Amino acid sequence: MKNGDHLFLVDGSGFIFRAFHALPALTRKSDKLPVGAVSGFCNMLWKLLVDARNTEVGVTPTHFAVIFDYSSTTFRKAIYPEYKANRSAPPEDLIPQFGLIREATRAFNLPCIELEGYEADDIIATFARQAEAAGAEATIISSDKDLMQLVTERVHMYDAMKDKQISIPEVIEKWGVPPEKMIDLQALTGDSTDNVPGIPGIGPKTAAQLLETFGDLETLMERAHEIKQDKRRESIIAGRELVKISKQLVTLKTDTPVTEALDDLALEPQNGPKLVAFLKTMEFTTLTRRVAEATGTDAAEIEPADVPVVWDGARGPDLDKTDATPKAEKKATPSSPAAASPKTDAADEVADNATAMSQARAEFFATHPIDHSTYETVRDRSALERWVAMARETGIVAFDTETNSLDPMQAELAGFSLAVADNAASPRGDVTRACYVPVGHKSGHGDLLGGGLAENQIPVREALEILKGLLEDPSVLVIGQNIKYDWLVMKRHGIAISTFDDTMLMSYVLDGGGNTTHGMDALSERWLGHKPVPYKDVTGSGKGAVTFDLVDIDKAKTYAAEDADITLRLWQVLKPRLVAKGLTRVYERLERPLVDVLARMEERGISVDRQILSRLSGELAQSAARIEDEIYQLAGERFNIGSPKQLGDILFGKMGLPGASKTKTGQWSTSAQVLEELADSGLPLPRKIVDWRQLTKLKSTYTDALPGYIHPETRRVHTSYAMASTSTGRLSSSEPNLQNIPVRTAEGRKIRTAFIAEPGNLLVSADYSQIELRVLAHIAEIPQLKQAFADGIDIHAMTASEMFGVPVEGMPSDVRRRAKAINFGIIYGISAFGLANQLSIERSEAGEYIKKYFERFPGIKDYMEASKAKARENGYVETIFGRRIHYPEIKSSNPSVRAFNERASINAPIQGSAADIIRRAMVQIEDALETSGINARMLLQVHDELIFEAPENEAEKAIPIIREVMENAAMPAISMSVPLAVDARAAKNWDEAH
DNA sequence: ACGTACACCTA
DNA sequence: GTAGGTGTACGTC
Repeated sequence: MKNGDHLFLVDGSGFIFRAFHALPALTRKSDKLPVGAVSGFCNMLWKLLVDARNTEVGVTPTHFAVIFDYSSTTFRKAIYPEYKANRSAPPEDLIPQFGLIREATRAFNLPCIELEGYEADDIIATFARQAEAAGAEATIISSDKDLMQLVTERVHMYDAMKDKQISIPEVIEKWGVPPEKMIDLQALTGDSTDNVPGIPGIGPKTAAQLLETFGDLETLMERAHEIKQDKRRESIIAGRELVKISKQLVTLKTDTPVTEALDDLALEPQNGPKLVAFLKTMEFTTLTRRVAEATGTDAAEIEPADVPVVWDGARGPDLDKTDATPKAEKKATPSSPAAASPKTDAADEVADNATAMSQARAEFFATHPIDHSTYETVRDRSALERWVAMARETGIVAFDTETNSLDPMQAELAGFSLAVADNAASPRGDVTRACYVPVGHKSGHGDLLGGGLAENQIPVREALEILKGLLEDPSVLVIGQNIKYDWLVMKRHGIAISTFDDTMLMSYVLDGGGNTTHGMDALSERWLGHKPVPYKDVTGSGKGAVTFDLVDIDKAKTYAAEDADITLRLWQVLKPRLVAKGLTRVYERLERPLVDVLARMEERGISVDRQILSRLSGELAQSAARIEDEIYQLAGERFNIGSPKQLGDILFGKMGLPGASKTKTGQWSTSAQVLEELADSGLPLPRKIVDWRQLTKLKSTYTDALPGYIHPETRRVHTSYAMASTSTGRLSSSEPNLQNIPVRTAEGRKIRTAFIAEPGNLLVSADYSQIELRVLAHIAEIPQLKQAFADGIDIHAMTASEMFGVPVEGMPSDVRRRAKAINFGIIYGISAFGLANQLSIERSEAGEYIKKYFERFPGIKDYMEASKAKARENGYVETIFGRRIHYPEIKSSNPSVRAFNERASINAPIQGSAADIIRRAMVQIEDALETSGINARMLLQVHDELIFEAPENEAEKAIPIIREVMENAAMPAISMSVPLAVDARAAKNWDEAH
């Protein structure tokens, strides 16, 4: 771009709203799809493209772009959570038009630009300044005063509705200050539509006058005491903090990380047929004719375009779908986490401010503790409607369900609680109000069929209907603590929570690792200094425990409303901290989008064949009984084989076998390793114990326990995934744990044959091959490892060959086995002690191996030292996507504690990066399958493996899609220097699919 | 009834 | 040597 060029920047998002309200409502004839704003938009674009010279702009563009807001979560929201919080939901008729306007932009062959975390205005500011710097001119198609700060000699604005140019004189005329002082003016006046605070009582006139007198905002604030008018002086001095924040909010960023260069915005010739096809689809007859004529297109010959519409009349919109395209991510994601948060002064300032906000709130909460007496029980429709209205005012509501079960797949609703911020009471939003809405409490003295409903509760259907409107509104942010639970419960009650945040996950991202837990009680004590009412005080414990629906409503109110209140307060403290620490991206990319993905997996469950398990259980019982008899024979007495204490006494006390070792509590160790060694020396008894343990383990943990988890209605097994329980970012699975189903032995694998596809379907298993070693090769930059993975060579054989000088061809299996153990050892933060144990060799020999390994692969040693150093310096290490894992004990004076933390800090970036990669895959994969029209459902995750269920004739087609997503899951955030490989198979059961 | 130790299943 | 969860035995309250 050069002198004489002219860039047009259309504020697409601003235009949508303005056109919608200014132009007459218009619907598409064929299906009543509202298209008024789209029509106005198309007409405007066309006019600017072919006829701009005849408007007030007076010049023809050489470059052109349309800019959109990406989503409601921007850095401003992080600085000041109430920013734009009072925006109500977009009108129903406008919603389908958001997507259509983007489609229209593409049909006009114009770049459609958006960037996560930034508003359209920031992107516009960036391009305008770039154009100016290049010696060109820019015209911003908008009349929004927020953009007027950008106006200069070379940057203009244009109000397309009024055909009016806005340059420096127009700004001065309208606002009384030149464009460069618009920021100061807005900081003083605030903006009620965006909820920017400003100073109460100061409007544009006063602000302009003050700025005229003092010159600029900084001087004004310094010399505020000189202001003569008492009230004005006081309010300005009192509002200095808010002015600071306001200024940050209204200052547009001119250095957003846009991925398009100015030259990418050069105007392309119109594609007549493409545009005509779109306009025909919209049924804009006049414009279609005009465009067809101008581009020499025969409109009659053109088929209408296939335009996706997110609209089904009465139902709410799915805004995520319109926006969350892979393309959007590509644009928004820089190539490394370092680039994600460049350490500029501006970024530092944002972080400092966010920290200040978090601290200010924490202090406020410390002096304004939780007050149970303010909580309200909502017992009628109109009261609930009032609460919903209050929630809509700020667009932010904390929500919590109370049920009769910890299992979200079984839970029935007892009630729910809401908490909202009272902005009138405190502009910082930290005065909270909370209520409890009982809907399913029982009276307690019912008949045998269960108590009747307690009195004075809103009928559950009515309450849910009102609640649905709030929770499904995409413009209302629903805050939960472990919201996956509430998401599932509400889903089972017909409500799909739309836009949400989760305080548990925020805490996990901020403080993962260490011995930190992220449950609400712990968070409340940590951040609010408040100990919540213990659950057991409400329901009782032990034998006298009751389910929540039987709790007295008044008691329930205190507990439940407090939960919502705490959740809202936690959010207010934690949200700005995410920004301050630069962890918003981790939270928004790796945590939050996984919530509903996992919830759906849990909801689907997997089919388990009772008969197979029951038959296996019988077989195991018989075999175990036989071995049991033999054991008693050999031992000469009957005893409890399952008691390590009794067993140790028999083996090492009574029989005096050699090789005894002690556990840390001084008991004889009877571990498998000890028994194996005894067996190898020819004794029959230890082997039988090992065999007996294997059989009874399989029986009790799997064949006997699993059927108890089959859901009475779905007839499937629904595990529960914990998102915030591991230090590294892995998931964990419980009730039942489906991440430890046996696979290593033939006996154990039989359990897997009981995990089956529904009739007419297949299970598809897809697992990453050697993902952790690949991640290691990437992170530590080991040339030989990278080469081996690039060439698809057996990685353990390669390692053995390098270390022991044995050719890969015809390598003895034992040599390879040792190399494999070393490779795993490296991932685990190797020690000579551990490797010696694993390989049953001397510690000195293990030490030699390690030394040799480090000589051959010096980068590994460097990586390990760097990891430890980083943990010592920062207190945490990071995955390749920026997830932090904290090691507060890395400097412990206890050498074994220290060594343990060092090994863990070596392992965490490897294990954690692999965990992040599969998380990314899981977030993308459902959309990828749906887009491909394949009906495959993701059921399970086992750390490096995903299991799907698909109709027989679609399973094979699903495999390449799944593989594609998984193998490219690190992209585009990280470009790995090692390829990822995925093995996948379809079969009737999990054993054969794996 | 609850907590801890031990053993053993997974990646 | 890393990261998890569960079942049994056995101690304590």
